[in-house]
Amino acid sequence: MTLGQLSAFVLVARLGSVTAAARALGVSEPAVSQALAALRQHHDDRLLVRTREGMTLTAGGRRLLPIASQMVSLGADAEAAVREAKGVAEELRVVVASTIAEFVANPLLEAFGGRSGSPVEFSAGLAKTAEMPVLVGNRLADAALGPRIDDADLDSMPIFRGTLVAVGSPRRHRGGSPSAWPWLVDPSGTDEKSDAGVLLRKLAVPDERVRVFANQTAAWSAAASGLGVSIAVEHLVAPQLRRRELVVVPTRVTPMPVYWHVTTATRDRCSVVASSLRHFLGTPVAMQIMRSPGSGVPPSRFRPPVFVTIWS
Amino acid sequence: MTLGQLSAFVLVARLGSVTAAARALGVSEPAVSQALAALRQHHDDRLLVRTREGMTLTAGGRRLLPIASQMVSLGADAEAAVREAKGVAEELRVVVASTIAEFVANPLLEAFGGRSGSPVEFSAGLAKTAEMPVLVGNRLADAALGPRIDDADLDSMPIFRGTLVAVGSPRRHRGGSPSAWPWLVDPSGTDEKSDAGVLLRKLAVPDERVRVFANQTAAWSAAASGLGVSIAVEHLVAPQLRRRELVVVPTRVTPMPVYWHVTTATRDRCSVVASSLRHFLGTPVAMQIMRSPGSGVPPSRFRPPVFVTIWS
DNA sequence: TGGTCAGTTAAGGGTCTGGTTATGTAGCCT
DNA sequence: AGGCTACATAACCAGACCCTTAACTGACCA
Repeated sequence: MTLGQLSAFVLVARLGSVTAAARALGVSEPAVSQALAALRQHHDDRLLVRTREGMTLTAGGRRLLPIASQMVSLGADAEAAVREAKGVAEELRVVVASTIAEFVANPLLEAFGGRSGSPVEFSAGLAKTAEMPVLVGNRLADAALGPRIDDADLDSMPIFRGTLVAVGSPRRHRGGSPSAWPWLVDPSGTDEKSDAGVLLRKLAVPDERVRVFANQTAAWSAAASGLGVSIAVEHLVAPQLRRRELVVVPTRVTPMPVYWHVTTATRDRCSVVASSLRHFLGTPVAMQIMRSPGSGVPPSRFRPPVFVTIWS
Repeated sequence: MTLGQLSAFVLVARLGSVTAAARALGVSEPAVSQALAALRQHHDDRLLVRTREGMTLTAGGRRLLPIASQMVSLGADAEAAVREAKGVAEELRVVVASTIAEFVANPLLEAFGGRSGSPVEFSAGLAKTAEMPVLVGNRLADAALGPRIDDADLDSMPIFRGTLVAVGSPRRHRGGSPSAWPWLVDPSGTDEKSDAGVLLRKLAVPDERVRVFANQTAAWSAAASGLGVSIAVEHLVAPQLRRRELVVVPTRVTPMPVYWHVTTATRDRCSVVASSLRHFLGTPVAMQIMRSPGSGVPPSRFRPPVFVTIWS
């Protein structure tokens, strides 16, 4: 029974899927499956069984989960505690929705690092909305940037209000139902609970009409060439609109207000640096950065899906 | 950072010595030293430094200790939780003072196993008095049988009152100060806080007058042949006294009352089976067994110094 | 019936863990 | 200075961990 195995178990239990857990951990899916197998053998209990609702807990798994979760959490605490005693750079692990990652996460976090009194080391990773509460709740991440998250153990604070619009080529006017248009989106389009996902669902766009691009810039450029319609937070796409590469395409549900949130553990179990980040994100400086960010750093600047495992 | 390393760290910190921790874990001393080295490297902090009072904590170590201790404890909980859900034999890890181990521990635990409703699996190990609170407090053991232990987190209950006497050959009458006699003792004679250790100290017996035997039976038999004086709980040595192989030798401090105690974690953090053992030890059945136990099972029936590590 | 999706199992390999014995080294005592 | 004690380190080794890719199984669906 190792901490790595426990952490895989917790993630599978919480996300209800081996695949999801593997992606959240940034490893292949058999890796998680094997960690689980080792834990199963050790305890001589299946712990999690496949059902139609996903992986569900056995009686033994149900008992193990809260304990395992606490151990994983304590593992993070242990790192932080010693590190803090040495007065050495704090580590801040942030998960970010892909949309935010592309434009504002880097300048935002760098600004925070520069203004924070003590040195801070970042590691950021992309995550789907559904993963965020699990990762933050289990201390696999210190903070999440993305949509609002409702969870008793977590504290979600709005940090920005933007407007989501549909954009398309100025030379190609679309008619008919938006659900029949080709939609060109970044990976968050496949995330049901992301802003883009919500928008697509509101318009009842079927999956086969959606083409996923590596990032928003790529999707916009494809839209500009007339391949279809894309989704954008208005002020982020402003340069392209100003240059008339793209125009706003009105729909039944756009412009749609969106809110970015920062989510951390509740105050009492939140690391100092995380709560300091939360505070920073409420300041005008942060607001200013979100309003006029740099132009599209590709998400590959971030670590693959999520940070490294915490313990070697 | 593995649970094994953390558990070594906790034990060294609490016992103040690598050697003691190694003995408590039943491994060689470099094994513990290396676990510590790995943890030090991982955290880039010495954690524990040598001082004249033993191994003392650095600032980082002081922060790590409570967290590590809790993780180790949770590790034990995790095992127990899954096991319990399966309705499978509970495991009860007991540490025993060597004096008790030799005569009463086995019949006592076997009787408990037979009367306990659910099946129980034992693993017992010898421990010095100083190790007991550390082992039980950190959930490396569920219960300890030995002298009274004063510790805020532990619950020590008297289970037996006996009388400690000095015994020697009937053919060899000793005169002069007892501190000049040759004393033949079992390993607990080297444990300052054991009953035998206390007795020897009260009589101001210097170390060079003490010869340690593998167990009490061996020490008594040596005393019977006139090599010196031994120590015994009166009713345990009754057969030898009845056969006139040994006679009681009066001293300034004997007969001396001794109390055996069972020590567990305080009720709220104590496993069900441990608290059930504590209850059993207060019953007349247990009392009866302690009063007339079997005749000297050698301690080798127990696992070497202490049980196996809990996690593979 | 065949295809797809999700989880499991198999095989292989690099790294870490955790144990041993033997040897070094720092501090303390006589 | 010499010796003792106790911790640290070296060298070695078996086994566990943890990752990968590839192939297998079972459920579900057209």
